[in-house]
Amino acid sequence: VRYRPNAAAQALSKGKMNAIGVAAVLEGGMLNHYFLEILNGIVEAAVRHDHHITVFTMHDWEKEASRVETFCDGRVDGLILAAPMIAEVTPEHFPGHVPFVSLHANHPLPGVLNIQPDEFAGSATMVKELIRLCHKRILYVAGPAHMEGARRRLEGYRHAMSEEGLGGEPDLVVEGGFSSINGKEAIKKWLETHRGESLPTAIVCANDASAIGCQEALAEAGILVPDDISIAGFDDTLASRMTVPPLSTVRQPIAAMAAKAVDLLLDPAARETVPPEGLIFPTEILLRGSVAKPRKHKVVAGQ
Amino acid sequence: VRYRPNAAAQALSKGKMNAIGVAAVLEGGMLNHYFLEILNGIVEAAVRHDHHITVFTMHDWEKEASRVETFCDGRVDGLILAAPMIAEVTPEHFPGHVPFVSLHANHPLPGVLNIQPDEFAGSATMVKELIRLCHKRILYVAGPAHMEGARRRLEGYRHAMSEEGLGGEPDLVVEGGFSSINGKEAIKKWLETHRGESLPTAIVCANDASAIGCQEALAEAGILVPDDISIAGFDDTLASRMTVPPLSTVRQPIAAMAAKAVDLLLDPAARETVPPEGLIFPTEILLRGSVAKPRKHKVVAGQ
DNA sequence: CTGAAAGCGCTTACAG
DNA sequence: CTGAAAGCGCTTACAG
Repeated sequence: VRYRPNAAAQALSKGKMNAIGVAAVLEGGMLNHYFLEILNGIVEAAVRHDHHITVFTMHDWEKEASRVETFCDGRVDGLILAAPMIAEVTPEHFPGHVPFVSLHANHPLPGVLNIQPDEFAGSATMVKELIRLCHKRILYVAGPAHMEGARRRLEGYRHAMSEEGLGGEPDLVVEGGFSSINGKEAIKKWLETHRGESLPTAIVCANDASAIGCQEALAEAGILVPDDISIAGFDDTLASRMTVPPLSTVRQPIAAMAAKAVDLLLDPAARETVPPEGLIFPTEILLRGSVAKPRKHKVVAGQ
Repeated sequence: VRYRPNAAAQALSKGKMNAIGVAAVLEGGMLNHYFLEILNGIVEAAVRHDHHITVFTMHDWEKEASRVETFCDGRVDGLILAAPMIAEVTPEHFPGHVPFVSLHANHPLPGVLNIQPDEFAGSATMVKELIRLCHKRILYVAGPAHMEGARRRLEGYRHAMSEEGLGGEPDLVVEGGFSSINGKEAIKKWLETHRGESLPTAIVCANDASAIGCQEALAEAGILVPDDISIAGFDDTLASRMTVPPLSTVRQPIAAMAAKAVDLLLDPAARETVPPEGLIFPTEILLRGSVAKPRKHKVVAGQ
């Protein structure tokens, strides 16, 4: 039988575990696709640094923030927070002896480096692309109002519209959410309250899941994508490539962001060179089958 | 500053880490949805046992099987293998000092307890449901021939068909694969080689991704689901609920399977009571919008 | 260059 | 019942 060095003993002796932790909040008790892609990127980067990954999950950030401290009991050399962090966090939750990096934090955390995509620009650019294709009436299905990221996406839409002189029209921004149910309900409600009026030529949603829900609602109402209406999401999740037609969306460079998070975590010197407000990564517009030039004016069917 | 017990020291002293490992092979370099759901189930169960989860990934089972040994260096108290295990594995890769459980292994591993869904029965039951709805000509798009699971699904179809006296007809089983491209190509090819002949009334695919590819090919050919043809997948991935119409599929009790894997890993006594061939969990048929009674006979369009 | 010793931070069996 | 010691399995600084 071969000799097999014991990891716990090595860790104790060397003072490092060669492992990094990833803490996520489960929304609705489930890990989501966005987290899956982040995890994938982190794992890839960690393997390059010869580090293992330990996954910590929380159900409710407000109630369990104190658990973060227990993750820092020496079993990881650093922690990536891949959680929206809806609640404000007090620094006491973050022990000083472990490096932290947050990925796409909702609120910037005191003393924690944050990495996020440029949601404002991504959203604004998508809207401008649609306008370039001659869309003028563009409905926006917003995300959860209490989330910073959703707010930035909405602001991107508003900015692009008003810059092109298309703002103004009421009822062109509706409340939605980040789930497909939210998107579906939002569209069904809009269609009900706007019977006999003309349909917008495009819909932009705060994320892919919401856009997929919209597509469902449109399909049920007999409205064809992209013939009657164009639709776009945000995130480029795997699901966006699996709808028919495939969903146009805004891609975040998740692998690059995750790799950077790992690099910063493992190299204290690199952390010094990052501005305190964190790193913002550019996004990329992906136009797919769900977007076309507006073809015909369509009126919302009556009862 | 508070006292914070060091996990490495505790582990060294007590001889256990309070952590379990999950090893997965990345297909195409990416964690997939199926793995996400498994991971989610494992995390839930592990939290109940107050254990953490460490994720190990491999790109190629054949080349990296030896790495399994390095996962067993004392950093985990047990290892769940969530990998298809395409290659035959020799027992030397599995150190005796760490408990193993495999989830849905392609080949049973010597001395490793395996947990899997009843793919044969799931597939057979779905086919019988279609037959009950008066479908008689049911096309089967098979998965990768070298995978045990795909073979069992195909056998389930064959068994159900022949039991209902519907076997016989040639060209009703086509080669496919587990990706949406595979499904799409399979259908396009079938349609091309069967011009002018009558369309089957239903298609059963080896998994959801393949079925989604089929739906795309059908949509491009102007064949309506479920009006012209019904279609069913297998796995109940998130994507299956996001197609239009939503895909009928066979659900595996992934959370229950993952929980059982964790329980067995952590309780040696429980392991003794399991038969050496492992545990087989029942599946559930989900009939959604993609399946209907056959309505009209449709002929494959010519050139 | 080699080998014995100290120390990492805990837990637990043992002596007082 | 309390407190000092041994031991978990490594690494590394130090003595020979």
